[in-house]
Amino acid sequence: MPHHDPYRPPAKKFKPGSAFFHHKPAMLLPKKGNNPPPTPMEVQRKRLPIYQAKHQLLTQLRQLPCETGSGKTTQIPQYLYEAGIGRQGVIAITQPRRVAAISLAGRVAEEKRTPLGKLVGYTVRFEDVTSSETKLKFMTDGMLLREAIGDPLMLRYTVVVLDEAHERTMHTDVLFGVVKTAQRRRRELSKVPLKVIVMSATMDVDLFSEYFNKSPVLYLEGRQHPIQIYYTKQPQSDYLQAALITIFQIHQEAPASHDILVFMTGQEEIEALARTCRDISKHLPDSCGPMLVIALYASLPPAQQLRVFQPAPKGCRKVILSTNIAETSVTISGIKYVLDTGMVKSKRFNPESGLEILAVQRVSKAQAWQRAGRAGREDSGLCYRLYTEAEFDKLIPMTVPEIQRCNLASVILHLMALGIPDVMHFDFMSKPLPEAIHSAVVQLELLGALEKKEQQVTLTALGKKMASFPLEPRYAKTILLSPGFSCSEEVLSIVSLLSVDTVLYNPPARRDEVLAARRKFISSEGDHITLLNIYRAFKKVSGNKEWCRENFVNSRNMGLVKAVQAQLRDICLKLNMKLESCGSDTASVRRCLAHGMFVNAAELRPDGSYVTLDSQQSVAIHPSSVLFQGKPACVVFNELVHTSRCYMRDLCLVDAEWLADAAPDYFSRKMRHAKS
DNA sequence: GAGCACTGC
Repeated sequence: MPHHDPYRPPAKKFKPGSAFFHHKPAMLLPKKGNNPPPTPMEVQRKRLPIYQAKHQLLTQLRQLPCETGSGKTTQIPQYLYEAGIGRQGVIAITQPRRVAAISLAGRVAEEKRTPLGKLVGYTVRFEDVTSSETKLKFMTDGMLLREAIGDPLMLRYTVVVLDEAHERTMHTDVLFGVVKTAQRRRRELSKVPLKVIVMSATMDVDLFSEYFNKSPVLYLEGRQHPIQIYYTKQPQSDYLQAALITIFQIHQEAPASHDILVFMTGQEEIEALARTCRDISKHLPDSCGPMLVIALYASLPPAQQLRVFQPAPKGCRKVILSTNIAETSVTISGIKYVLDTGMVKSKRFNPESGLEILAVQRVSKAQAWQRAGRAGREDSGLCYRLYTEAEFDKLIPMTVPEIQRCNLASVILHLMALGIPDVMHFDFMSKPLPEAIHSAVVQLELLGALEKKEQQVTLTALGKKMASFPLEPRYAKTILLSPGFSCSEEVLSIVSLLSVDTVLYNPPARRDEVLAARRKFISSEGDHITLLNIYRAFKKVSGNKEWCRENFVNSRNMGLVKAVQAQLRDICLKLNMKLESCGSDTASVRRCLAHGMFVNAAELRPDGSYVTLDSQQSVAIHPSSVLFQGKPACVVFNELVHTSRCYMRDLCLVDAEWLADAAPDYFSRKMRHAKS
C-alpha cells in the first residue's frame, strides 16, 4: 500500500547563499493570516472550515453505522446534537489530556449559552461536572475506559467521538477495540446503535478506516499557515552545536519580534544550552538586541512554565528551549521559527527482560511535521531541521504507538475485566508483540489475577477486585492484601505516594540543605517507610505550605497524593475492606509489601552486587535510595530503570522468608532455575 | 555515586 506522509510538502528548491541550510517551499495550504473582525458567535461558527462539510457529514452519519471523520472538536458534537443525532443518549467526546477536555467543554457550553454541567459537561479524574441533563460530555479517554468496566456496551452513549486519535495513546488504542466490540455487540443484541467518530489531525487515516470496517473518510482543510522548511546541507554530528549556531544566525538576521522554539530531548541539555545562549547573548554587539532564553519541560514548577506565555519586552527576542511538551501539551503563540534537532527522549520496552528503557532516539516524520507546525499558528513560519533531507527521508513515517512500547499488565487486566474472552487475540488496531501480551498474562497469573483452566485464561475474584483500582496491578494487589496485615491505612498512603510523580523537591543548588532537612524522615527500612514518615509529618501540620518549603516537599503533588488516597479509600470501602492502621509496627507494612511485590525482589550476592530473583538480572541500588549506602540482604523494589546501569528504584527492606511465604511455588521454581 | 520525554485512571 503506498504510504503518504501527513502534510507532504511540494518539491524542494535550493536556496543559494545560505551556508548551512537549503530550503523547501511552504508545506501547507496558504491562508490569509488576518484575524476576522469580532462577529457574533453564529457567524463565527459558520466561518470555521468544518462548516462547509456539515451537510455531507450529517448525511453520512444518518446513513451509516460507523463513521470516520476528521475535524473540529467543538463543532461536530454540536452538529450532532442540533441535528438530533444521538439524542436518545449522551454524546461522548474523548481527549488524551485533562486540560483539553475541561477547556473544550467550557468553550462549547459558552457557544450553546448554557452553564457548564448542564447540557454540556466534562468528566475527568477527581472531577465530574455533569448532570442528568448533560448530552455533550467531554472526557479523558482513560475515564471512558474506566467507565466501560461497569458498562462494556457503553449503553449510556449513542455516539463516541474519539479525538486526537493520531496521538495513539495507550488509552485511545484500547478504546478503539472496546468501542468496536461494543458496537458489534449492540448490533447483535438489537440495542440502540453506537456511532463512532474518529478524529485525527494527520492524513494517515487509512489505518483507522480499515480498522472500522472500511468506514468513510471525510477530509477537512486545516487553518495552518505556510511554513518554509530548511534542511542542513551536511549531516550534523552535534545537534546541540548546530542548534546553537542556528539560534544566533536567526538572532542576527530576523526582526526581534520573531520568537524561536527549539525542540530538544531533556532537562539537562536544555539547561546547559540555555546557559550557553545567555552567556553568548551578553557579549554580542549592540546591533543584535537582547535575547530572553526560557527553558520548558514538564518537571518545571508551574510558575516557571507560565513564563513561556509572557511576551518578551519590546525589542527583545524570546528563545524557548523545550522538550516535546511543546509538541502537543503546551501551545505558545508568536512562534515564527522552529528548530528541530530531530531527536526525542522516549520509552522503549523489552518484553523479554520486562525492562523499560528511556532513550534518546530519532523522531518520526509525523513528529517532525508536528514540530514544524508549531511555527505556523498565527502567520507563516519557518522550520529549520538540523539534519539533512536524506536523513529526514530515512525517518520512520509514524511514531510507534504507545501500546507497542509498554508493559501491558494493566491493559490485559482491564480487558479481562471488560469481559473480553480472548485477550491473546484481542482486535488491537496495531497489535502488540505476542511476547508482550504473553509476559503480561504470566505476570498477572503470578499475582493471582488470572488463572488458566483448560487452555482458557479467566479472571479470578481477586483479579476482578484488582481491576477496580486505577493502579498498576501489583499496587492493587498490595492494597488488597493489606487487611491481612492490619496496615491498610499505611499501604494506601504508600501506594498513593508512589502514584504521583514525586513528592520530593531536589534543587541541585541546595543539595546540602535538602539532605539536612530530609535526615529526620529517613528510615533504615527503606524508601517506602521514609515516604510514609514524610506523609505522616505532612498530615500532622495539615499540609502547611511553609512546612513544605522548609522540608523540600512538593506541596502540589502532596495535594494530589491526598486526592488519590481518598479515591483509593472509596474503592476499598465499596469492596467492604476493613481499613486499619498498624501504628508504629512498620514491619507489618514491609511484610505486606513483600507479599504484593515479590516479583520485584532482589538479593545481595557475595561480591556485594545485587541480582533480581525473577530473571537473575544484575542490578544496583539507585543512588537516590535511602538504602544506597547500606547493603541490605534482601529487598523489594518498585521499578527498574535502565540508564547508565540497571538500577532498582524505591526499595524496601524485607526478609527472605517473607518472600518464600508469599509465593512458595514461584520461588522453588526460581531456585531450580538458578541451579540449572 | 545518578540524573528521569510525556500523558492518564
